[in-house]
Amino acid sequence: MASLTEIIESYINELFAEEEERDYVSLRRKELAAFFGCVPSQINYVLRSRFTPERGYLVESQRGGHGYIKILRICYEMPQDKINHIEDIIGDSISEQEAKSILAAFQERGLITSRERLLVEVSLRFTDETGASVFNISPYKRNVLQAELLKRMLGSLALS
Amino acid sequence: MASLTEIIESYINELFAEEEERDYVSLRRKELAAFFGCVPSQINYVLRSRFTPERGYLVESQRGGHGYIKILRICYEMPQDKINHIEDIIGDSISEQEAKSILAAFQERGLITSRERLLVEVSLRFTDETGASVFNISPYKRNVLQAELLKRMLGSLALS
DNA sequence: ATGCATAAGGTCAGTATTCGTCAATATACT
DNA sequence: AGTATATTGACGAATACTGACCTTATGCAT
Repeated sequence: MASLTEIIESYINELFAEEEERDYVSLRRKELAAFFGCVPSQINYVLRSRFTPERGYLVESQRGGHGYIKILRICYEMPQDKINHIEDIIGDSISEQEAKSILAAFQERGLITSRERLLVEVSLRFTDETGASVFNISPYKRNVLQAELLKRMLGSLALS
Repeated sequence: MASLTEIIESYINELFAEEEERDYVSLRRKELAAFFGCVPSQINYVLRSRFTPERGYLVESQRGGHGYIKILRICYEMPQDKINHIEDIIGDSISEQEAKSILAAFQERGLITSRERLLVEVSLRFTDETGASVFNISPYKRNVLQAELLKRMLGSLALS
């Protein structure tokens, strides 16, 4: 049932979990691929789709002899860093699906609770619905409004 | 006479009921549609109209290989008298000051956290501001919108 | 120093799946 | 009859995975 991508993802998560306070793990692409019996580029796919800035990770790598892949957990020095990061990942316009996946990732990271997530979704939905049916706003403009609202809501929590 | 939507809704509710404490249900859209002999998009309709954040549910989904739909129950549905009570308190129109004092009272009673209160205030403010500056809505109409949003947000939390 | 062999990792496009959206149509409820 | 809700289906978009081909680093031999 679980996809190969999910299996590799949780394997990497376990590496992080082995030691609390651990802020990076490094690995060799070819070895990991051999271990899971897949092509090496599958590892890139896992990294690109799971260990993204949106989910709080950065990836560094080096080719050639002694090459490696290093996955780092993003940590914020100051509240402003967190707000900048939020603005980066949301951007100027966002679809409903993108917004939902950001919220899911934030809850996963423990940045918001499930009730907080619920409140954000209710207000995004209300804004979108009202914009469409009462004010006849174009879909694009609605996504701009959603991005603005989402940034404000998550940004306000970053300071508290 | 039960509509197809209602039948599918209760089927999903039964999945939740199978086990107390169950906080999510996961399914495949195509399978469920085949089971009920309808088109897959019917499932989306059921989710959008029944398992909404206003009713305490969140829906996560993923397309592509190993795709899925996951329905999370965040808050148990609130008894109707509680909802009526909240709607009575808020009414059909509400000023920013009234809204704030209701939120303060709710926080005082431990029904919402300070972060939840912040989220509500930020989104009310955004709605009001956008309504005024972008859509030139009258102050009265803005208070109507605020009341509606506030009712939905507080209603979603199943306050006891 | 130079150059080449070797040893990493990266990218991209193709294929198969699976879900979402939207507009048109049908049904049910005042 | 008119509005709100329900249903359908065509089309589009996102995800998972593979394999062929590309790029970059190391280090040894000259």
